[in-house]
Amino acid sequence: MPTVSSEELAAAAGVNSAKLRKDFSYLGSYGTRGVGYDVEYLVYQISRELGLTQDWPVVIVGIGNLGAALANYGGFASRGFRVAALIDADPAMAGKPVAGLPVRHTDELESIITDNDVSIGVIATPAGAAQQVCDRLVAAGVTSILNFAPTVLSVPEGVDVRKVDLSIELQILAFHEQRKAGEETSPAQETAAATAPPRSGAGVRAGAAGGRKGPDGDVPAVMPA
Amino acid sequence: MPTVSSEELAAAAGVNSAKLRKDFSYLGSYGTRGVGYDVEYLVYQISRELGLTQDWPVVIVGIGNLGAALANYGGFASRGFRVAALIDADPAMAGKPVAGLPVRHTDELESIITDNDVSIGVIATPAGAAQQVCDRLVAAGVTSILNFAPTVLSVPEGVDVRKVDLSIELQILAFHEQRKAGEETSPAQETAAATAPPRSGAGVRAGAAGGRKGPDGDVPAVMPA
DNA sequence: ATGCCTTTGTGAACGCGTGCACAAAGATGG
DNA sequence: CCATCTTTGTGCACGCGTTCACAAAGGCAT
Repeated sequence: MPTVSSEELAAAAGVNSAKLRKDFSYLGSYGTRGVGYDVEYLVYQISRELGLTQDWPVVIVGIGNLGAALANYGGFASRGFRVAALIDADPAMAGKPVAGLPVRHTDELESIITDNDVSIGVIATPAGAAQQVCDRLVAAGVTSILNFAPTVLSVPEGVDVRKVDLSIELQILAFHEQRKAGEETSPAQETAAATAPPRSGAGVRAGAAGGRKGPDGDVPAVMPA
Repeated sequence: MPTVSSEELAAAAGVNSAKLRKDFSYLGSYGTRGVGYDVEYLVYQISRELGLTQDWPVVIVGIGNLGAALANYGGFASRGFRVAALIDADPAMAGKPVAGLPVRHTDELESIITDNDVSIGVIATPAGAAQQVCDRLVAAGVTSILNFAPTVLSVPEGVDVRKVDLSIELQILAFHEQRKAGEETSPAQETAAATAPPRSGAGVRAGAAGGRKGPDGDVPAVMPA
């Protein structure tokens, strides 16, 4: 029986072995003292807990470059996701095959959701269309949304939204890059005063940031991780 | 002079106002007691600290659906990023315009990096090509990499890598979705035993997970946020 | 069967980040 | 010029998650 110790796993993942064991114990997965964890059993338990053993039908709305990229992405199937339908508002796209699936028109959105019992939707539309698409998805019964459009979506209680902002990742890299570059010179503070604008003038609109539910734990309020 | 109080900002962002003030104080941004923060000055200070005031040339390697989507993404320019070049290994792509830029062949990678003083690279290639592209980018002087390919890249000390795995986001949604569904029924534990495989059989290879530098703070070792 | 060795599971301590609460500071009005 | 009011900046305490450290447990050799 192939096994792994928490120590091996911890080293491979770069985390503390005690934390790993404690996490596993929360999952109810039991290892064998003096031996470790049965690999196959462990994989199964984690997969099940994460929902990987279930089949999750998803729809992708907005079949531009990004939508097509997502439709072609191979990683979904292996993680238990099945692309139930591709939906686009452009009538010219309708019927056109993308990644082996015919693109369906937005008119069919509601029936597609209902017929396939879809609870997860992916929004890859332009920013302007995102909220409207979101509302329709939710109304049709979708309770989890992955949003690639650069907008904050407001959703009713009980619906989960995760926003993927491709430029935020780049910003975080640029932030660290700047740090690297700044280390051998002055502590940034100095150069600031030199180029800072006078503290006056017409401003940016403050406040008014859509109905988010609360802190999402990904990005601290001000500083990137 | 338009101003905002920490209280307003905190309410809009859904965070605690004290935390916000403390964060600002770390940045050295000074507000005015009894008034608040000068909006324009604050925006400028945060932008500067985050590196938004600098011009960051980036290259995108791998111009498939995803690469094209990134090239067309409008959010980059406004955050201080400039797409210096699009690079693809397919000779048939060379010269073809994508998002207004001619695609360059991989042969030119090194000279492009050097000539444009690029320090940030985006990898949108298939998994198989990613590590090789990564090595070439690093050798040419790139010190920050945004990786969309489903592989763990190993890089030398001093190079930052951020991995964007599109299916992980979906997995997190599915995880919460499962929780929602499971609440009104049994506590998962029960159903497990019924369908669990016997604790034996040929296993999955353990250990061996490339040279990551350390915990990255994004996703806990076991449980999604 | 007994003792030793390995690794788990977890109680307890430590450290860090968050939030509270308040003094200091500045604006504003009389 | 003084009193009052608002809002910042921050010391302090609380709580949570991580890590340490060790007893319990199981395997394995003799």
